[in-house]
Order: sequence, then structure tokens, then C-alpha cells
Amino acid sequence: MTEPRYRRRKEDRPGEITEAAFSAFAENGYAGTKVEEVAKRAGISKGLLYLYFRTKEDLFKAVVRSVVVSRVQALIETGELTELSSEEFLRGPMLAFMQSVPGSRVAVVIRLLLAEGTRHPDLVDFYRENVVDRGLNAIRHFVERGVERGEFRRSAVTDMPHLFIAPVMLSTIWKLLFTNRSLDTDKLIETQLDMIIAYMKA
Amino acid sequence: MTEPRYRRRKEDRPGEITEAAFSAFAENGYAGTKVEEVAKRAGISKGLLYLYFRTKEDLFKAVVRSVVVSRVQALIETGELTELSSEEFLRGPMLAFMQSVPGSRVAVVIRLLLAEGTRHPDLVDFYRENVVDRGLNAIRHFVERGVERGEFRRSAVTDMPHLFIAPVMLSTIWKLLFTNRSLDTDKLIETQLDMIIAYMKA
DNA sequence: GTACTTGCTGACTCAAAGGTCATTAACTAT
DNA sequence: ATAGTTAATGACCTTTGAGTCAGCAAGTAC
Repeated sequence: MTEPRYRRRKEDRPGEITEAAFSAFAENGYAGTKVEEVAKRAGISKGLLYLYFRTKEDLFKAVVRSVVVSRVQALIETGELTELSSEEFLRGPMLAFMQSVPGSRVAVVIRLLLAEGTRHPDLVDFYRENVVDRGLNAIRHFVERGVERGEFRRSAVTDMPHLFIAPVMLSTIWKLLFTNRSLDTDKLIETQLDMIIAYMKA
Repeated sequence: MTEPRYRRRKEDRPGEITEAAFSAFAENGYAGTKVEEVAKRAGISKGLLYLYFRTKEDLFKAVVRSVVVSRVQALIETGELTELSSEEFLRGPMLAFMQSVPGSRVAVVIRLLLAEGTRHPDLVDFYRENVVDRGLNAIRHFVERGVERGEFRRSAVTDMPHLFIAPVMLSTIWKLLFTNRSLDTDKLIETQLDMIIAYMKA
């Protein structure tokens, strides 16, 4: 009649552990997080964690990969399939996506990568290829399409999709560092978009 | 006739130590740097380091403070005293300053703050007050002055000096993370400035 | 019920790194 | 020269935290 001290749940553990690790890393960074703390949050023992992840570094990589799901992918497809005009797309779905980033898990990953990047170059490569480059290319193509359709003029923006990302990055960092201090990141991003569009149309 | 094993140089040590610490932190981050390694780079023993800095954390703070000299201050004064038109100032000294940041020591500090910020809130406050807020205010005032002189129209930019900083931030991070992968940060920053000016004049 | 497999535990080991301190030797004053 | 002061050393102490493993108990097959 006694509750079992634990249940065997091989299937669920990995996900639960990376989840716990994510929250711990988010709060204390990689170096500042003890493996035991992760285990505690996942409601398991330290030993079990090491049954699923060989080292702390492995765990770290799994966390980063788990966050880099295909959110970017979804945006790219939406952009290619949309019936909206280029400007409408930018001001609609694109803006919404950009505004969502600073508060998302991606923000945490960026911080982790910045902090630990130099010691995990393969992770940085992975992230750049799968998130940064693909995202930038998608924007570039989209702008290019707008130009071909005669909606935008050809300008330096075509070669600098980074302009779209810059305020998103700033907002992300701002929120991470100055959690208390308010900055209207939504408005910042919107203004930048407004500015870019004006620049491409002028 | 024998060379002394060491010299007593009370005056120079602190500076030399923070210098050594800066280079070590720049390479390996805070957590990844051993105090002994810093001592080694400074050409002294670990014990001596602890004579000048009570803890590793103290050392960290000293490093951050040492980098946050009055570079910002210099720019502010230049901006207030200049004889140039607002646009000329932006395209000249302001642009040069912005382009210089990503390759400067400030970049390293930003990385350190991002990585360790949550555990050194007082440092983050210090940095925000002395660098971020002052910098933003200076830009705001400058834009405001341009508006009063009739050079610019009143726009969202007036409330969002962050727009100037965004590409600088992106460039800084880009260089830190993707050291190999090239991005023409100078052009990125210049384009943003160009865009902002066009937006303020339109 | 009994035997077997394996998910799971938690006490343990061990190396690394922050921090200390007794001792030494470079400088200073007389 | 000599004594006194203190910058400087490096061996040592201590804590922390990553990683291990012998044993236990939840599930499973018969």
C-alpha cells in the first residue's frame, strides 16, 4: 500500500532532464550550475542523470539543440507561401516573430553561447548554420523577392539582412541584463522595421 | 652582481594585474580563468595577487571598471562642443566611434557582463549607469538638438536612441562569436546610420 | 511466488581551483 | 653595516563539484 519510492520512466527522462537543465542554466549560467542541481530540479538523482548524459558538456549541447527546434524553419515557410504583399508580410508575421524572440528561450541560448562559446566551437558552428545563416538567407531572399516584384528599390539592405536582426539582438540582451529596467522592445523593433521599409521604398 | 629574484613595485602591480586579468578573461571568460593563470601572466605569484585583490570577484570588478574609462565621456563632450552640423557630426566622429566599438575592449566587457551579469548585479548597475544610460542620453540630446535646429523632423527616433546602438551591439557579438566568419561590420553600422538620418530628414 | 533485468539511488572518490600563511629577500632609514 | 619594514614567494589547506559504482527496488516473464 506504500507509494513506490520512484518510478522507472526511461522514455520521459531525457526530456525532463534537458528541461530542468535549461531552467538551471537560464538562472545561473553553465559554469554556475551544478549537475546535482539539475538532477534535483528533474526530481532524480545525480547518478541517473549520468546514465542519460555522459558529461555535463553533453548535457549542455543537448539543451542548446533542444531549443533550436525549427522555429526559424516555420517562419521561412510562412514567408514563401504567403499571399501577402512583401510589406504586409513584414509588418505582420515577420514583426510578430521578431518581437517574440527577446522573451523566448532563444534569448537564453544566446547568452549561454556568448558565455561558453569559445569553449564549444562546434556548438557555435551548429547554431550559426542552423539558425543564423538560415534566418539571414530567408530574409535576404524575401527582400530580393520584394525588389523583383517592384515593391522595393535595390539598396544596401539587400546585402545586410542583419539590419533586421540588430534591434532584436539588442532587445534580447537588454532584457537579459537589465531585467528590471524597462525598454519598449516591441516599439524598438517596430520602429526599425518601419525605417527599413521606408528606406527600401524611398 | 646577481640579478635580484624580483623587484618590489607596489605602484605598478594593480595595473599590471588587471591588465593580465583582462587578457585572460578575454580568452577564457571569468569562470574559465584560474587566478593562478592571471598571476602567471602578470609575472607574479598567486599570493601577491591576493595582496592586491581580496578575491577573484574583486579582481573581476576591477577589470570591468578599468575598461569603462571615460571613452563615452569623450564622445559626449565632442558632440556638445562640435562646430559641425548634426548630420556631419553623425557621419563623422559619431560613425567613427560606433565602428570602433566592436573591436575594442568594451566588446570583451559586454561578453563578461552577459555571462556573469546575473551574479554581479551591482556591476551591471554600475555599467548601465556609467556607460549605457549616459551614452543613450547623449545621443538623445544630440538628436533633440538637431530637431530644434530644424535639421531633423521629430520622429520615433527621438525616443529610441537604442536604434543607433543596435547594429553596434550586433557587430560586437558577431565578432565575439563568429571570429572567423566575416561580416562587414563597418558597412552595417554605416548603413544603419544612413537609414536613420534619412528617416529623420524625410 | 520466484527469478531476472535494469532504471535508479546516494554515498563515495578525486582533481581542480580559490584562498592562506610562514618564510624570504628587496628595499629604506639611520 | 645593521635593523626594521613589507613586497613577494610558493607550499599548503580547504572546499567545491564533476563523475563513479555497488547495491537496491520497480517492473517483467514464467
